[in-house]
Amino acid sequence: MPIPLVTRILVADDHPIVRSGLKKVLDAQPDLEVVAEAEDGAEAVKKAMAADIHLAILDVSMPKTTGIQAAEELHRRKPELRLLMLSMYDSEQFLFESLKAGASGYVLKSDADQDIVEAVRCTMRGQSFLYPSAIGTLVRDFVERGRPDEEQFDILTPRELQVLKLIAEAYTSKEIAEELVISIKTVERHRQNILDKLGMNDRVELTRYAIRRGLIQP
Amino acid sequence: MPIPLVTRILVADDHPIVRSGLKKVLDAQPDLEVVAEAEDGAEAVKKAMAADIHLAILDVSMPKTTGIQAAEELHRRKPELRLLMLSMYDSEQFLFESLKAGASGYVLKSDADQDIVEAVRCTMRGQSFLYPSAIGTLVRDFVERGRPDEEQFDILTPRELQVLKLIAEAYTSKEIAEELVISIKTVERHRQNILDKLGMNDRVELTRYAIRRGLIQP
DNA sequence: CTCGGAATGGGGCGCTCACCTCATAGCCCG
DNA sequence: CGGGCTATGAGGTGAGCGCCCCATTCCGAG
Repeated sequence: MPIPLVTRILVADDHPIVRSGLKKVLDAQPDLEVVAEAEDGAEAVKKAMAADIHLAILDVSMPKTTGIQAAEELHRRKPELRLLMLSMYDSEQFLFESLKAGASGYVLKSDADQDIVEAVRCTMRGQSFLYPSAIGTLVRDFVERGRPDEEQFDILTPRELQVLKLIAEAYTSKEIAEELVISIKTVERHRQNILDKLGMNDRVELTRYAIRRGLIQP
Repeated sequence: MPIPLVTRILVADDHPIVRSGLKKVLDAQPDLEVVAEAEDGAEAVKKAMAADIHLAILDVSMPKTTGIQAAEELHRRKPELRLLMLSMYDSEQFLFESLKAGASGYVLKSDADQDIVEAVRCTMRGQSFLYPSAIGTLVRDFVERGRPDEEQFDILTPRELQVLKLIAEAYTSKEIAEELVISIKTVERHRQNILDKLGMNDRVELTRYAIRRGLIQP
């Protein structure tokens, strides 16, 4: 597939001011044009399917449908569409989930405007673009525990996500049990499984993870 | 003080793309001009003192020095400077801390671009501008517990902030005691005081608060 | 100079959390 | 049809957490 003369782009972010920033920076380039905007994952999928675009820039953490979920669905339904993930967080977990969901690139909001432009061009050339510290994360990973196999980045089950969300909203195990109409012991079982899968130790770490994932707002 | 023909503005946010967005939206107005940018609170104070500006737009949650701290310092050292706070979070706590720090307005990143422009103009006219749902928060507050007196929005002491930061980074009381070289009992005493002051119940809520305040990254 | 806040620390109490083991029922996949 | 995964739930244990009580020291504001 040849690179189009002008790359048509959709930007999805829940903050209008961020969309304006992306639009300004990208439209200033002669070879890039923002032709659609979305403020959550579901809208991003809808507009990306309807519009004639080459690339979607998706914020990882969005209300309702997250950017990761949107990426998975778009990758499945429109495989030729390039996906570039945008995130506030320098998170290993997000990085791998994004790449697994079919994204070609991952940049941070704390990156310079020019880096984002560069990431878009790289992505369109069929290359991957990761922000510089992500490379460091990958290297550290190789050193610490060998080749990162997929198992280590296993995703949580729907039920576990449900429990995680409530934990991060400061529900106690008893309250979660009442909410989900199961026994306390089962809630604790789920919590333990989540902690094991993510390699974490307590509810504070789970809370931060849930916020990074966009499951809840801080 | 008359309103200047062209309002000279500093924008402070840790994300370049947000600064670009603000610059685009504000520069598009004939009466507004962004003349300085900063990426954390300390830099904002430095540039705001040095530059000839009428208004500073400060992100509430920034690394190192937060927007609230920067607002306090600027309000003290340059009282004629107008301050407009920008935040991701519809947080009552932040709203009041911002107003106490001397800010004239408070808008959300999820507000439309035009609302932010309107907030800047309101602020320069000497009026206050709060985003719509903040009004709701204020009204609900009056109904629920009468006039909100200052006590309820008391700020934490430096030591308490230090302890809060470590709690939100998933340190146990024992680890915090070792880190700060004090006894576990004192750490727990501080924790309890923080919980009381903020009206919260556990470390999960403290973690979310610390993230909203920008004390730590998720 | 007294009063209050900040910071320090002690004792105790009850509950939750974090970490184990084990078991069962339902499911899909090869 | 057996083997894995998910969801369910029981039992126990020790440590940390959340919430009371109390006291002392220091410092600044009134």
